[in-house]
Amino acid sequence: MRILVADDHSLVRETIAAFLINEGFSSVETVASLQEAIAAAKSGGAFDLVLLDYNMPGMNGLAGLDAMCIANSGNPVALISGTASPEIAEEAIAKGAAGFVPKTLGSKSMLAAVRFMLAGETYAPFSFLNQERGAAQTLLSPRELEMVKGICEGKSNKEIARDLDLQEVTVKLHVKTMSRKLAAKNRTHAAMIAKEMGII
Amino acid sequence: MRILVADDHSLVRETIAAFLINEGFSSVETVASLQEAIAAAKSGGAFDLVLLDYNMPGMNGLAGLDAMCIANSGNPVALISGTASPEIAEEAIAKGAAGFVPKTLGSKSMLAAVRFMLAGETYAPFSFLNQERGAAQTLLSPRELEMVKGICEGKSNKEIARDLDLQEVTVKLHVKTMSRKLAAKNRTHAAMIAKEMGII
DNA sequence: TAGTGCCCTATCCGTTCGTATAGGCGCAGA
DNA sequence: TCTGCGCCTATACGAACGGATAGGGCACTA
Repeated sequence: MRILVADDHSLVRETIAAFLINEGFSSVETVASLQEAIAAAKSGGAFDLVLLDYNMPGMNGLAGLDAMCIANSGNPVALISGTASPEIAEEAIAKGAAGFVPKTLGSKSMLAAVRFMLAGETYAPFSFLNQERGAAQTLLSPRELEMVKGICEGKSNKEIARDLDLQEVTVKLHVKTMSRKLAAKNRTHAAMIAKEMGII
Repeated sequence: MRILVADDHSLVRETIAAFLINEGFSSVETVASLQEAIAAAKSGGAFDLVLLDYNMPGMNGLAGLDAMCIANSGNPVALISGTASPEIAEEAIAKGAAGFVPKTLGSKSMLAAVRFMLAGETYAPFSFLNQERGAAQTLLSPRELEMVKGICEGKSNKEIARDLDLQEVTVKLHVKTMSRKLAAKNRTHAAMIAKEMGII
């Protein structure tokens, strides 16, 4: 049972590895970047399970996940993150990830998740997938979510309107109500609050 | 030797605790919030060392650090974080923290840091304190850093000008050059990039 | 059926932002 | 000493934003 832990935070990486070894897993390797992870899978053969940090050099969002899945010859690859949103977790699993392990998960639960994924199952903690969903998605309407996403990318109202095939005034309206809901002073403040809340 | 680990990410919390116990520390307790940490110190007596996550419910920036230092009767309290900037680390140590442990630190280094702080010394990884300092502070001038900070708080150019005792046109100038340097399309985009880089 | 919520559009207004141009000051290095 | 860089200020103009007001459409529900 060869397991690979890829995380640029070496404290996290090594403690997780030490914990897994302590629990009886014989072969646990660690790397600090996506490049190293892919290289390890190619040179040493596919791992039985790869734990991939979502926030890591080279990941480039979920693009790194695809690359790792290929490099690992289709063997299970799971995401692990402390900041990623439920939306990202869902998208990752839709893209073929073996699971999503939030760092808020307890160590016993993590152990269960690792065993689960080693068995070929898909691990998705529903409690996590539905938590902030309430905070953000009941607070902001779907349109308002698209507004704040566009704003975070530095788009102007006109650009957002063009991308969504709307009139600029409509965008202004949504931006105004969205900012109100987030208690933001302006669009920039709203973007920061949204990022802080993990809506993005 | 009683050690307290306070982190809302239970995966991080428990793996660190398990790691410390494995290294011979007999009494390692864990809690998931600042409130619990303070309560534990008040009811069970002061700890020999408290490891406090910077991003945790109730922390409210460095205000939580002060509260914890008082609750722990002046015994060492260290910050631990994966996202906090070198500026925050410096400020924390200036406020009396026993040290700052970035999660990018290796487990062996962390162990050394814990032992160091238990001995009453102050642990500050200089390599960390000077890393991003180069990326952000050589790229942006001091004034430009103040601009992006203000923007992130949702301030208008006029407000920034008033707070820094400048003319609005001057603020505009700095904002423009700052946005250029960050390759941002506008102030909002600049704020997001800055937050992504950890400048804030 | 009336009410409610979300969505889209329109006109109008004042404010703010983004940019350009141009000048002066102080300081450090070639 | 000259040059460059960072900093501050000034004027000016088009673009974008923030907000108010007013309408209509659509879907779901009491």
